[in-house]
Amino acid sequence: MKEHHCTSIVPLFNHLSEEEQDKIESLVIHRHFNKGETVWQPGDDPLLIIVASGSMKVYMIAGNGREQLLRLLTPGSYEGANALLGARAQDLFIDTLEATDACLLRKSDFTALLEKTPKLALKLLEINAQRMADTENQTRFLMMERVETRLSAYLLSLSLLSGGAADLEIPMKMKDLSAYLGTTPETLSRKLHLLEETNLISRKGKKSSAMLKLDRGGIRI
Amino acid sequence: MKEHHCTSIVPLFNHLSEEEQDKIESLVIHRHFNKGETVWQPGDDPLLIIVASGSMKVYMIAGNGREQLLRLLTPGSYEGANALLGARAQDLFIDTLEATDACLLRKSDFTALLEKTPKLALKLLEINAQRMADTENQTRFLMMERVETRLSAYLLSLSLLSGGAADLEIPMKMKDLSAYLGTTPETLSRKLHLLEETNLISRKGKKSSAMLKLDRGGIRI
DNA sequence: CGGAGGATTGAGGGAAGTCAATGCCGGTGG
DNA sequence: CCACCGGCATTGACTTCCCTCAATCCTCCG
Repeated sequence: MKEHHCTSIVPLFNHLSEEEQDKIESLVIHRHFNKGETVWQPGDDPLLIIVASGSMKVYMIAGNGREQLLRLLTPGSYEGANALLGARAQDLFIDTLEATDACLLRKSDFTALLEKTPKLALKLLEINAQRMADTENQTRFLMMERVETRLSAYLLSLSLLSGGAADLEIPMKMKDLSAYLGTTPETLSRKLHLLEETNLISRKGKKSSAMLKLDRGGIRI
Repeated sequence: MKEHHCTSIVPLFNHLSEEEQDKIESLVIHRHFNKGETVWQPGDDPLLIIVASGSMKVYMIAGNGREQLLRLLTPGSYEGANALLGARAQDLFIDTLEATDACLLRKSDFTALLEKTPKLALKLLEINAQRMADTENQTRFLMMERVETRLSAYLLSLSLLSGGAADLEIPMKMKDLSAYLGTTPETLSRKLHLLEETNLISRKGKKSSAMLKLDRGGIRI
């Protein structure tokens, strides 16, 4: 079995010296998760979770039972630093979306690391600052705009992430996308249909995660 | 003129030694703002803004022109750390709500401080983690629940902040509260009226910031 | 081939936003 | 000191978006 080395792929760690990385690697617990497993839920011990391969979704559950998808974790991203730093419980759930390898770091090990490695604290601050800004933008966005606008912006950002490609594949199920956009599968379906009718996109109706194409040079929001 | 000493009232700094605090104090720019002034807006230089007395509102402006109030800054809270740490622009605006004294810290001074004071980085991480968790909770809340629920929860949290008091005063104009709750003044007005009709609250129709009372042992959400 | 979960489509209703008019308070200037 | 003005709050009527419920279709997989 090929060992995955989390430290080298995580922006949080990969700027450290090889020696330091080795030390972290020795503290880390490697685990494999199957598709659809719950990696973390409220009540579990605080844990730094680093995705080595595969993907996870981080979501909350609201009073009415609907889930709000907060973000996807792809290889190199992590979750749980906040809880490790003493933030109040957040009622977060983390599930895998596919077979996933992850590295886990215990709270005690993590805090010890932080105290011994000032560089790490600075890096973490930097990453957190960006994440904070993104979250705030997401908040504004979800709050203020209509579903259609949110969807368009999402597609556009997806396209930008892949270097402005016109063809793109939605990296999750429609059900999850609707949760991410703060709406329902039904509404999402309708809105996609609408964008299609307006010739703004065309869909290669594939399996679950649809392949689609931004027509006419993309989407205006 | 009485000098305000920001460092001693800010959780971010007040755990440091007196010597360290004095040093920070020497770097800080003290400024007074009048009511309704804009303290910071997109395009301005990154700045750490610490509120010594008075209050400010931090908000964003959405595509449709409506503003989303993100949080209020009261004495001891600060804003701008993210931008100082290199986070992408956020299109934040910061206005004073009343006459306000603030301490400003330049980006260069701030980063120098951070590098020289590891304790500070850790503290900042801790505070940021909590703030991050709060923001995430706010996201979920704004997204998922109805205006009436958001309002009730807000009133309840306000009451809890003042030690469970039944009488409370809303610390901002209705217009701002509606932006904070992600709705419009009209809807807010209607919802307050509704809570009143149900005998859940009673209002001492004061001036702008209303005084109100939670009846029947409070609000159920 | 059949089942299950996801996606789609349709019908209907409800929550909240918009537009517009009026009322209220507080501040300003004569 | 009082009258006027301006911003904010309130109320009403209407509209719109999107959620809910329910049925059907599709796709993947055993």
